[in-house]
Amino acid sequence: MVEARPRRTVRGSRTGRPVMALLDLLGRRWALRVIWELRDGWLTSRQLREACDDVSPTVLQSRMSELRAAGLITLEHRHGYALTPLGRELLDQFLPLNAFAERWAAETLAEQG
Amino acid sequence: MVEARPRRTVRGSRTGRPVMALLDLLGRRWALRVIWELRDGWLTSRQLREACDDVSPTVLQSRMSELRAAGLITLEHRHGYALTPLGRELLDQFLPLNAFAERWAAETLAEQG
DNA sequence: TGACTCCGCTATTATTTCTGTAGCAAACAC
DNA sequence: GTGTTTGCTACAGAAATAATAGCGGAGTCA
Repeated sequence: MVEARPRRTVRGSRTGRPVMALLDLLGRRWALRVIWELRDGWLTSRQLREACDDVSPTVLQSRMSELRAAGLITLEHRHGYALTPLGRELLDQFLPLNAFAERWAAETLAEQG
Repeated sequence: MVEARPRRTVRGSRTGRPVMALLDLLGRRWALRVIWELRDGWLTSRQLREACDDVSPTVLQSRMSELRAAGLITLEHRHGYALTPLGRELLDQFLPLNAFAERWAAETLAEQG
């Protein structure tokens, strides 16, 4: 597994600039979705798995490990997974994405049927 | 190749809700990065390839086809690729990500060495 | 105690995606 | 013509993901 940590050479960036490392981390399968699904609070690993359309536990565990190492997600006994304050800040930047997606859907379907 | 279009069952979403389709589309390798690299204007396919750390042309072409089908990116003869107005709106939501990435880098490195 | 349930997580194999390299046909310049 | 750049493709190997089954640990309750 490749960890994405800033200021190092990471997958997807020769420079290791923070934003490149972040784009790489968030560009892995289910990463954005996992953060999205944690928007309302704690979820156990199995609840999270179900929320993500029964994603394979292999990939889910990989993503959770990476996102935890990146300090965006936390895991607590008897509670499950949740966003850290930093992860919450990241999600807050993505929340308007929902409204955008609705407009995107309308325009795309209008043009392409 | 799987197209990501809203209100259909797409890869990564059984419901086909627009935001899920969008998260799936943006969660594919190099998708976020490509949009990011087009922030300053037109780039030819080879300039774009170079900007993305010499990404394999196979994947790049896949992403460009998908993003064009999604109406986020356009291709014009003798100019190359650029964001559509809709794609520009999407990027504008991601631009603050740069500042966030810098803080993320600082905090992550401070905690984990 | 022992059976039960749910937790986070792992093993294994098959499939899909991505990488890396080379090269194509078309359009333009000289 | 020769040369260059364009978007794009073929191919084989490497890596990531999917799908299914199941593990040990911790809690609950009889």
